[in-house]
Amino acid sequence: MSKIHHRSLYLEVADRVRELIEQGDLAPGERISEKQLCERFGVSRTPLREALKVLASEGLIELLPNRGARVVRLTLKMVKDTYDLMGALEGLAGELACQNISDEEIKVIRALHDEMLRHYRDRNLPDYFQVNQRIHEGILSASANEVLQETYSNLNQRVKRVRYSKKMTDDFWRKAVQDHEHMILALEARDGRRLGQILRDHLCNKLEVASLAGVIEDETTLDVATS
Amino acid sequence: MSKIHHRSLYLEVADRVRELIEQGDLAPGERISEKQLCERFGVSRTPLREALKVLASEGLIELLPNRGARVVRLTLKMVKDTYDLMGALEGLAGELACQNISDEEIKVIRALHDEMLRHYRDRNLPDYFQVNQRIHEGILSASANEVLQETYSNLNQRVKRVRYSKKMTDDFWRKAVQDHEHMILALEARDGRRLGQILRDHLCNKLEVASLAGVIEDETTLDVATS
DNA sequence: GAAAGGTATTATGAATTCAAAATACAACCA
DNA sequence: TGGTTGTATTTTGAATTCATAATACCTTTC
Repeated sequence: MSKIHHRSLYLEVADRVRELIEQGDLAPGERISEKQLCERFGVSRTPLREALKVLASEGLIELLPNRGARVVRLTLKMVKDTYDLMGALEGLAGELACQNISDEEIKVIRALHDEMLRHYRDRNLPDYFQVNQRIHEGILSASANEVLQETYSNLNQRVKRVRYSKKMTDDFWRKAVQDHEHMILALEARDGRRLGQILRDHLCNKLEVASLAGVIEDETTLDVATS
Repeated sequence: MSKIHHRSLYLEVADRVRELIEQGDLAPGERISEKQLCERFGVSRTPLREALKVLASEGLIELLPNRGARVVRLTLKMVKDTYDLMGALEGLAGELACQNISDEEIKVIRALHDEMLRHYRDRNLPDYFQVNQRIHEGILSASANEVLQETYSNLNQRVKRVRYSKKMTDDFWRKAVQDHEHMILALEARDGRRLGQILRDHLCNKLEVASLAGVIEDETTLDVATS
């Protein structure tokens, strides 16, 4: 029997705005009008503004005093920095996972891995991405470190738009799958150090795609926040 | 000529509440009364509540729907997890710092290091802590990764109460200074890998003190959030 | 005397209102 | 015509107000 818990309005609103940003309905750098969003969601300004404060502290939007909110524009450097961080976090997750993971959990991840390989052979990119993400989540989860998971999830949220961009060169894809091949082996051998190293490099590689995809603007293009 | 920028009230309030938590004026697990704080700061509930939302997303307090806010109680596991994370982040910072740091910056850190040694010899714990922190900040800063700095700073904030607790065994202190001796050498040699490893272990050690100090309660004591 | 139920009080959630800053626009002047 | 100043409008910042959920307390009943 699950508790009835009325989620606060501001949380609901924050989720919705997050979606809008993730989907690109709110473009980077775009000014966010409070009135407009209030009407869109059918709520008053109070919960909306509370939601905006939360999103700002998550790094998704920036609040300019007396001038409203705007979606953060990702610079190349910001994304690079974030990837470095996520690499370090995935590395730690891998090490911890090898210490804590059960045989059962390994089997689950192995199953996901094999499923991902099938999607790769079928050239089914959407499903590949989905399963791929679940593998990484599985490792994070096996680390049994909630603070780590939460932190990673926040960073991931920030760069999601870029990360799962549609472009994917065939060459990179092959390389990513190869990484995963090594990963599952290291995991099954419970070789934390090696798994950590692979995960670190794995994420770093992804940056290449991102920058190639041209989704990110160069850091020279704009640095709104530095005014 | 510096711009006149009127900081928003909610930011001011958030800072003040952060201080209260850090100083222990608001005890862990203590219920935060909105009215009380409003009167204390002389502001209305609106900016206060916005500040509370921010602090909640920073992980300092937790908001129970219709039941107000309370200061997060640190469990031993939470602190352990956070230390693991901070270790990974400091490690990354060390590696990046070795890539980016200028000779000038190294000299500054060396000077701080020597100053810290003097405080150690004088058994001046407060000043030791202060300079020690500035060294770590220097390395973080030399990493030239703002996302990393921001993330680290947030995690640090959460465990500050514990971390800079008054207790400090003589044995641990000696060991910490020894770590720093190795650190400065690795930094001057620009040996990123080694510096990273040292920083990681360095932080891990600190956990011993924290748990010894008995400031943290065991995870069995309470897990309020898991209701 | 203890437990259950109901009422009063208090605290929080959210909308509305008021104030102040920023923006848009028009009039005026060089 | 171009630029500047002043006014009107819009938008944000913060206080107040209203509604609702939670808590405390009192009464009633067994």
